Amino acid sequence: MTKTIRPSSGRAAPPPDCPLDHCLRLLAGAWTAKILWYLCEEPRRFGDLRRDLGGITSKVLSSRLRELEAKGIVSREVIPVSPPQVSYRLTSLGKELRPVLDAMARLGEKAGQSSC
Amino acid sequence: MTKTIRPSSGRAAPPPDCPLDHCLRLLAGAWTAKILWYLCEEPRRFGDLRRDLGGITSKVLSSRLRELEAKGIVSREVIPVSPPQVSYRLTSLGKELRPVLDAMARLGEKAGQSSC
DNA sequence: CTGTATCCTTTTAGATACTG
DNA sequence: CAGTATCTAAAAGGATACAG
Repeated sequence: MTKTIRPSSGRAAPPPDCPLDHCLRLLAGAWTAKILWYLCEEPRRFGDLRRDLGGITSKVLSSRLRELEAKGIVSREVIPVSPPQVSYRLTSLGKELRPVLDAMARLGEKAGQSSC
Repeated sequence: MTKTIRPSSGRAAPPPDCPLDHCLRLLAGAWTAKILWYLCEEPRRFGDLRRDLGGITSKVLSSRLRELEAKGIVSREVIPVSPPQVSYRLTSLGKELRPVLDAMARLGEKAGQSSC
């Protein structure tokens, strides 16, 4: 994956709390913003996300999703069928990140990218 | 982290270049967004940034600044006085990141943070 | 299908010392 | 003041195998 916003790798920095800090914590990780981007559109299942994201391993995807769930950004719904289905969606808190993701996307499109 | 863009070998819907990718590359690193945030306000010298950022080492700050310079986001101006002064500012390209940074900051303030 | 468990590599950041 | 040079550590992610 390309480099991304990451949390400090060494020790934590003594924080002079910048208004960006909160958001940066939420979006930490190389895949997090992209995961949320796909979830903005509509709820998606684990396998869908994995395919959409192209290249993420199930270990990492699972890890990020649990992190987002713990932060209250994403909710997880298990549909008890066989084979099992699990659907992820943004919570209302998660939807508050849309302005950030949209701004990022607009920049990308401005810079001449294809759409997702 | 140079990822390994996966060659979309054969399969149906492989590797989407997501519109977020461009921005995520620009903001890579634990300190990058915050550095740009402070530079949004006004040009700043190396030592000012270091103080503003509270906790960054000169090694990392220097490294990130050179990276941003290479990407055309930040410009570096040396003022030949003694002791030397070096001032950094956003380029016009760098200013395009403002909407993203502003969206992040708004989220932080909404979540109840102190200002920078 | 939706994950977990290992093991390993890469990427950054922190600590510290030193220079023009 | 504005960096550079080393060295170390830790986090993140990748590969792979396997389970419910």
